[in-house]
Amino acid sequence: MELIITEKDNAARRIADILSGGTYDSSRENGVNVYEWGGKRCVGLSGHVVGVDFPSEYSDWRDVEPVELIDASVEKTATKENIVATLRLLSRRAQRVTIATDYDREGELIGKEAYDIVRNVDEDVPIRRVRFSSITENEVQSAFDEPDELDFDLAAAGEARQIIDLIWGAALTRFLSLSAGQLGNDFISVGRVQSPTLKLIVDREREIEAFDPEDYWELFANLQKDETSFEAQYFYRDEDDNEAERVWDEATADEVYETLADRDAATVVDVNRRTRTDSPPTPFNTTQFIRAASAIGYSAKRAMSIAEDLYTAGYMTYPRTDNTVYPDDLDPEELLGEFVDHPTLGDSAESLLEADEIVPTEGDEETTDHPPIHPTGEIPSRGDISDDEWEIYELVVRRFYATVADAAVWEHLKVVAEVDDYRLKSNGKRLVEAGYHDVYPYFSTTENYVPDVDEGEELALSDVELEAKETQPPRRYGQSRLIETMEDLGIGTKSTRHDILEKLYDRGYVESDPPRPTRLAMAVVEAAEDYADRIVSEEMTAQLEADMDAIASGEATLDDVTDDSREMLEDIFANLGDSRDEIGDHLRKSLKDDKRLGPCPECGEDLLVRRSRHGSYFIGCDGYPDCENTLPLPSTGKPLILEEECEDHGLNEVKMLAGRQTFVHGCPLCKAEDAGEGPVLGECPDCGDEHGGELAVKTLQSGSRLVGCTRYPDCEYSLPLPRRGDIEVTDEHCEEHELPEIVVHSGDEPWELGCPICNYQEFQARESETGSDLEALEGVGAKTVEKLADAGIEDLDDLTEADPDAIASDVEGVSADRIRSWQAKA
DNA sequence: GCAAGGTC
Repeated sequence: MELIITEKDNAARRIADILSGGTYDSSRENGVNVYEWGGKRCVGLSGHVVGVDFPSEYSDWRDVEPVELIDASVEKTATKENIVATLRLLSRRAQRVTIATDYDREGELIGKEAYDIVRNVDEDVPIRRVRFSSITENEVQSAFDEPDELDFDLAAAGEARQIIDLIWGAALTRFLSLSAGQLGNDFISVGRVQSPTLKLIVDREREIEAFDPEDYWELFANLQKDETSFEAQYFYRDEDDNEAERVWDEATADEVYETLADRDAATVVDVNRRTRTDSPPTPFNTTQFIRAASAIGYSAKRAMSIAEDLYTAGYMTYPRTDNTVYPDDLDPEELLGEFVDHPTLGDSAESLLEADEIVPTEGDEETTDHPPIHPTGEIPSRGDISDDEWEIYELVVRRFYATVADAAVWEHLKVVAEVDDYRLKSNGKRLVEAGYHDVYPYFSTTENYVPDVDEGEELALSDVELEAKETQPPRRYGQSRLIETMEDLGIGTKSTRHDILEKLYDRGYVESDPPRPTRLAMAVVEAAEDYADRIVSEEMTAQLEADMDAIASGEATLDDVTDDSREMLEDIFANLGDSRDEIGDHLRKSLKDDKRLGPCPECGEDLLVRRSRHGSYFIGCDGYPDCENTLPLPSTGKPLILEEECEDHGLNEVKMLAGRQTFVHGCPLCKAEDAGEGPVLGECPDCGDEHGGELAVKTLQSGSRLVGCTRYPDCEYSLPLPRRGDIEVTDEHCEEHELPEIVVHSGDEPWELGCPICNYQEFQARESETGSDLEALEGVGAKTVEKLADAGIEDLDDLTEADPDAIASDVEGVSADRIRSWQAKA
C-alpha cells in the first residue's frame, strides 16, 4: 500500500480524484478523511501538525527568568493529535510513502514533520517527495511520474525560523509582561512580525502628533467657451520648474486673486491632447485581493474568512497565494465558457469570448505554491450563499474577467490659459474605450469634461475664488494599506499578515479602524526601540531570510544560525538587566492612560474603565477601595475612550465597539444623571387592571432604554427600545393596545417604530419564522434551510451526522464540500 | 498566558 500525504484535506481529495480517475472511496479515521483506491491511500494534514515549545518546567512565567529561555531546549510536540495518530496508523500498513505537501519552504517543513512521524513508526519504508504548483491533472501526473527526495536543508531553514521566533518572542514577551505585572490574559507581547508592524502604526501616529500645519492658498476660476463652462486652477512654476498649485504666501495669493478677479477673459496659450492606455489589472494574489475587498467595504479578516469559505465550497481557488501569473494549464476561454448564460455574470463572459485572442495579464510575482486567486468555474446559485459571499465571489470572477479583457483608453486634454503672467490650467479626461472597465466596475471611471479649444482663443473668465487651506497631517494606515506595506517590507506571509493585524487588536495595541495605537502600544514600541531595536525592525526578518537561504543552500547549518541568534538575544538581556523596573513603570503608566476618562467627581482621583470578574465593563475610581464610586457601561460591545470631552464633567466620552452595532455612548456621568422615567404611555397590560401600573419610557444608568412598568420591581413587564436616537412619543395611538406610536430620530430618516407592543410582537414573529439553528452557519440562507429540511436535515445535529455526499445528491445546488465545511464549523 | 507559520 502506498500512503500519500498532503498539506490539507482539500488537496488530498483532489489528488485522489486525479490519480484514481474519480474512483476513490472515502472513509474517516479519528475524524480525518482518508481517500483510498487501487492500493493507495491519501490523507491530508492540517498545515503543521506538530509545533515547537519549551519543556514543561519552563511553563510557569513567574518561576523562570525570561533570560533562561534563550538556552532552554526546544521540543516538538503534536498539536493535532488525531491527525498524528492517523498518520502513525496508516504508515504501519504502508510499503511506500509519498509526501505531497505544498511546494514552498513551509510545505517542505510540514513534509519533514510528516516524515519524522512516519520514520518513528517504520525506519525503513521508502519516503519520497513530489512537487507541483497547482493541483491539475497534468501537473500532478507528471509530479508522480518523476518523484524526488525531501529537501532536508530547506526544511531546516524553516525550523530555524520556528526556533528563533519562539525564543525571541517568548523571552521578550515574558520580560515585558513580568516587568509591568501583566500576567494572565493581559500579557504584553512582542514578536519578529507583530512588533515591526506595530512600529509602522506608531511611527505614523508620531508624525501625526508632531505635525505642524502650514497655511497655503489655492485659486480657482471658471472658464467658459460658448455655453460650456469648466473649472480651472491657478498654477506657477516653482524653483525646480515643476508645476505647483499651492501658494505659500498670502500677499502673493491676494495679488493673483486681485488680478484674476478684475479681468473677464483669459487667452488659451497651450492645448495638449494625448491618449493614455489604461492596462487591465493583474491577477489577484492575497494582498491585492484584500485591497480590492477593502475598497468595497470588507475588513481584511472578513474578506479572508469569506474567501476561505468560497474556496472550501469549491467556487474559487486557494486564497493564500503570492502568485500573480496564471499557470499554463489555465485555459481562460474554457473558464469563461463556464459563465456563458449565467443570468448576471454571463453577458460579460460572452463579450470577452468575442475577442480574437485572449491573453491574460501577468504580475511580477511568479511562485510555485498556488495559482493566483480565480474562480474555479463551479458557480454557486445565488440563494446558496449570503449576500456578502456573493459580493466577494463576484469580485473574484470579475477580476478574472478583467485580467483577460482589453485595455481601456483615456483621452486627456490639458488646457492652459493666461491672464497677464498668471496661468490657469484645466485637466479634462474622457474614457474613449471602456475596455476592462465594462467587466470590472470597481475602479472609478469619472470623466472630467473640458471642451475643445484652440490656442490663442479667448475664454470668458468668472467666479474667481481664493481658498485658504492648511496642510494636513499624514493619514493613518488603513488595514489593507498596512498589509501591502508589510508585503513590501517582506514581513509576515500571505497567510499571516491579516492575522497579525487581528493580534494587534486582541493585545490592546490598536483600536478602531483605521487602527489607532494605544498609549500601551507607544510604550511597548519605545521600550523595544531603547533596548531591543531588532525586534521592532524589519531588518530582523531580512536577516532571517538571508540566513534561511544559506541553510537551504547548504552554506550554513541550523545550529550556526540559531546559535548566532541566541547570542544576540543574550546581549540584549545583558543590557536590559537593570532597567526592568523603569520599563515596567512606563508600561503600567501607559496602561492606565488608556483607561482614564477624567477626574472622579467624588474624590478627584482618576475614573478608569474596568472589567468585572464576569467580564463586563464598568467605570470605577482609581481611589478604590477608599472611593467606591462607579458608573455603569452598556452591556454590548467593548468601550473605546474618545478624545471628545464632556463639557459638564470633564470626562472623555465613550464609544461602544460592537461591529455593526457600534454606537457612541457619550459621557457616562451624563448618562447616569439622565437615568430615570420619561413620559407615561398608558396602562400596563400586566398589572394595570389590578394595581394601576403604567408603562413609561425609562432610561437605565447604563444608557440603554426600554418601555417598562412604573411598578418595577413589583411588575417586571418591559418592551425593548432601540439604543440610539431620540425617542418621540406621538399623538397617534394604536387601536389594539391603546398606546401612543413612537418615532425614533437617528441619522437622516426617522424610523416609525409604531406601538411598542406591536413592534415587539412583529420582532418575535420574525425570529420564530427563521428559527432553525442552521441559519447560524455562514452562507446558509432561508432558502437553503428549506431545501435541507426537505432532505430531512432540520438542525445542526442532523447536519453533523449526515453523509455529505448523500446530502449533496439529494439537495440541488449544495456541494459535498460545502456540507463538509459546515460540518467542520458546526 | 509567550512567536509565527501552516490550516479550519
